Amino acid sequence: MPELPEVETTRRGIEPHVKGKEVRGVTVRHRGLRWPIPEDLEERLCGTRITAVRRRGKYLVFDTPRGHLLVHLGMSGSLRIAGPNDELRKHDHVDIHLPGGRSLRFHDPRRFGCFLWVEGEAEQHPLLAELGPEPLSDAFNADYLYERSRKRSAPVKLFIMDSHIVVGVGNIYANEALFAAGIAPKREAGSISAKGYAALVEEIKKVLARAIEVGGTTLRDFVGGDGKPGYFKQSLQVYGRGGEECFTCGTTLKEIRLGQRSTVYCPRCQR
DNA sequence: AGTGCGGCCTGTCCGC
DNA sequence: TGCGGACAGGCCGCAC
Repeated sequence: MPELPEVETTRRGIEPHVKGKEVRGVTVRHRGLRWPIPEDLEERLCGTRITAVRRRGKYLVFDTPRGHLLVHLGMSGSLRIAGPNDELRKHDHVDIHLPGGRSLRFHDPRRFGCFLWVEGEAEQHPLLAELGPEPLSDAFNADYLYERSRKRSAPVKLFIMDSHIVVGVGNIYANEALFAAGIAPKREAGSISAKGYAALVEEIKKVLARAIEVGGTTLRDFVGGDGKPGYFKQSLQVYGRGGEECFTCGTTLKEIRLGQRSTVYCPRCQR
């Protein structure tokens, strides 16, 4: 499941092969993503040049002089650079053909991803317009999070996973950051102190930055190979460890569900 | 406005 | 061994 670090790793991996390149053709094999791929995507893209590959939250934005391609990887999507001899696999739904026989290939078994076309300012697209700040930017800080959380009764874990509050904090990192900050995931967002949010902001930034660093070491995987983001699972403290012992205090980690998502925490370390 | 839930999908795992 | 069902997950869109 691509979290923000994997999307950023993907962006960095494909950028050198895509930026400044002319689109020679587009093959769409399955239009049925989260929203149907627009019927005219091929003609919009064909013959134009990709001038930049940007990321906003977990969205990738491919800039062209005609407009922007907006891509989300959903939870099983991936992008890689395929060579002319790379075999087509099941669920390879889209190829954007590039010079030299290569293509940018989209693979997504569960089809929760999206491929959309935006004209005008990409940031004005409804999917991007209301997003919260980037977690690694200065705009995402303790004051901001504290202010936004006042009078919020939702569990703090769901609050920080709300992309309108801050983008890119997926389930894994929400669990990990809350553990590192010593905050119980079901606490009401509005009940947490400024100090608590200072710790939480720091841990969110730390865990995301570290994962991006790790991902950055294996970018070669984006050309050929299986195209999986090079990011490997850092040592997770709580996620996926329900019922096991807390590494810090030995207490049995609790697993509950919040917003239909698996939530693991240490009842002793997190208050 | 904030909150909470349904739905979109398929691969994997579990129990029978 | 085969089969059905639960589960995983991001996140929109809706109902309250």
